Amino acid sequence: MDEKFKKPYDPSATETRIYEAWEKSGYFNPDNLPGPRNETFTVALPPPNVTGILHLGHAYEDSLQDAVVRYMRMQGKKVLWVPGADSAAIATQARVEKNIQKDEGKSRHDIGREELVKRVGEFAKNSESSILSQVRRMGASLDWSRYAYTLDDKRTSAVLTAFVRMYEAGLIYRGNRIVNWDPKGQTTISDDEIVHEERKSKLYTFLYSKDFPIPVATTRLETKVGDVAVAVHPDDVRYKEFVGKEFKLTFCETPLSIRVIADKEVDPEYGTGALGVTPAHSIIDWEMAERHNLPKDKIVINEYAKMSVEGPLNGLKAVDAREKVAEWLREQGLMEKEEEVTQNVATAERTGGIIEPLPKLQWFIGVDRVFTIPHSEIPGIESGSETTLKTIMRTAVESGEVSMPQENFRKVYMNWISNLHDWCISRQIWFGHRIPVWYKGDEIFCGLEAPGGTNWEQDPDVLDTWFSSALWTFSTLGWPEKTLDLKEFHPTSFMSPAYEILTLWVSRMVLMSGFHLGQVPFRTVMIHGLVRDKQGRKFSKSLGNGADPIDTIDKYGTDALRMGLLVGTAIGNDIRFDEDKVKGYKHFANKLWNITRFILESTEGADPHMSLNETDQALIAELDAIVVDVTLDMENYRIYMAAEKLYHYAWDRLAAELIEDSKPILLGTDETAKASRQAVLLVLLSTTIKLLHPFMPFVTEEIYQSLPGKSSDFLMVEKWPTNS
RNA sequence: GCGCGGUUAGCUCAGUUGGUAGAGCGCGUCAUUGACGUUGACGAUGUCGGGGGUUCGAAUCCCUCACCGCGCACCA
Repeated sequence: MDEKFKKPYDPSATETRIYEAWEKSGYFNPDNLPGPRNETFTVALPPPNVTGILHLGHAYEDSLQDAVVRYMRMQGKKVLWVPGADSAAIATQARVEKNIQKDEGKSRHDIGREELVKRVGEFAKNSESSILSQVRRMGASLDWSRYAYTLDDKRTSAVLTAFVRMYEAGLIYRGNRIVNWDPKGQTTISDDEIVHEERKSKLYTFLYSKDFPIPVATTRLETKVGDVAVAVHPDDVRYKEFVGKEFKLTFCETPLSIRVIADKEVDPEYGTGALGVTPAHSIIDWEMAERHNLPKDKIVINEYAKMSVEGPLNGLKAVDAREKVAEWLREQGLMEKEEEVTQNVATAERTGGIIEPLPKLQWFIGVDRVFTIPHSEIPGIESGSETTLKTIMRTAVESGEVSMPQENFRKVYMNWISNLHDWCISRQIWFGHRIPVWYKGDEIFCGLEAPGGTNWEQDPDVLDTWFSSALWTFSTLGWPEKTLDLKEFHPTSFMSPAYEILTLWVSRMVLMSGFHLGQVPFRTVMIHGLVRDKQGRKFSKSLGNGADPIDTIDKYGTDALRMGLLVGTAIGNDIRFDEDKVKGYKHFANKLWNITRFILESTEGADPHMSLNETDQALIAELDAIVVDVTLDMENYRIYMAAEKLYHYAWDRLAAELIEDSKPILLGTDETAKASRQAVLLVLLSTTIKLLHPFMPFVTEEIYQSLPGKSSDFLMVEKWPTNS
């Protein structure tokens, strides 16, 4: 028996060494796996932010995926798990800008585009190794030879190609539309990057002028200088006589022309049942303006959330202008009512800036635009038929081509798709994939490279970071080139993101993969929950409750952390992180260690192929039943149940009962019974170790290396036990 | 407003197709010189949120109510 078993199991002396040995073995790369492997199993790691640090959410996600991946590898599949990192455009640029501001007192405009992009890029590259080594510490069996970064050459080529092809298909277009403008970050942001905050605010009811017949209610008085109409419900008898009339008036020293329109979007119960229509500063007003052919170009608030309108309000901040208008109304005797209300204010997730809806020229992906799909493998969408991106997203899941076993998340996904609007993909920052479009006067050129000739100017915007993420399952496999990897490993097999990004990412991968490949991006999606702290709060910097998984690993070992995160946590529900639970599994790792110690000590010189007596055959049969059960759990991604069952078998059955029962036999005089028991103990041990490997890869591998008569060089590539 | 969850032992949570409830932690008592400083045994009378229904049988399926949470939209 190896001397190492005489001391308690020490994860810190083991894990790094084992990981290096695995990496050196080449088995993370599917091309090097031993034996014939006909079926592939592919997973794309959700790429962590390149400048980020590993948090418990990653730790959970990595544990989950690695358990699945290791199981499939042991099942004899040709397994590829692709690692990567995301440049996370806005977050990364904001961080570097902040540093520069702090250290040099300069803004990005002082530094210039080229220099800033260079510096952000360097910063990102410098942080890269840190997050990647943390992922390694989780034991993740990733094929590092296929590592991908969203801004590397191959991924950039994929992004530009995707843009150009969608532009040519008419699915990417430029349009003047109301977007969510973040005045603080000076960029557009997507709906998904908005958080709504409840705030107290005042609802003003007023008249534009003495001779205007309909009182109007608003919380945003300052925008009223941009009004072009008053809308009422078509069935509202109070205002019916005014519909269609036009009023010329002066409001707060600004000449306005207000038409009364009838639109069914108006809620007759709210306020006075009449609303002032400000097309340039509200999405629904914009839509109403489109329906009623009203002018939409009356912009009264600029990109810095300041008034830009002839008259006394010009240059004022929106909030100050609001008060000024209120004063004016009171003086004129036009204010009818002021009441406190609570309303949800849209703010930018990253900067906290209050969103100002503004019409802007932006790039969009049209999700309802009809196009002809040349090739489709998605059931229900014929090659060469006309379809839309929205149809692809819906059909992929409805047809079961993408299996989302969790019904509740399937509903969320469908619900989201039915409310989906065109996706604004341009961002007014500098770090990221720049939009491959050039302008010269009225001419426009979209292509992979700048057009020939002079005076072409490239669009200054970059793409939403989710654009490149949406290509991830196939850009990582070498698309747009027709690579062998792409052919062999796409669609990927499994994806397990947090429910936070179901819509943000999952649906968009379906969109992109559907359009560019006519395939789904993955076969199965298991949405997982969030890891919260012991009180059930989200981990956040401001709360200071962030538990560092690396600290936990240092203290208890990776295997213990993985078990602590996996056991007893139904996939999809939130998890409360409990250090004591992790501690318990550190004990378990040591228990396995001592089981091994006892069995190896008691079987020295024994013949492992000794034929078993009836009692011992029954023990094999008993374990076989567990193998069947656990395998079924694994096939259905019930990771948490499989892990728990094995924990109980190893501790309560094997250690507490079988080993205890064995002691008299091993010390007894019946040599046949002893030999049989020795042989069976070795089988039970090695089978248990194999079954536990997906969850606790390190301690099981370390034990395996010391087992007599092992059949592979690594447990990692051993065969998953079968019902014998 | 639309949608999705949750409510099970002191705490945190499992419970796969309906078959008279489980784990971890904590707590208590006892034991333990022999694989295990990280051991073992024993200890839970839980109205499975309330009510109703389907069923031979419901934590599980259906309806309804209550409370807690989340997402989306709107918020004039």
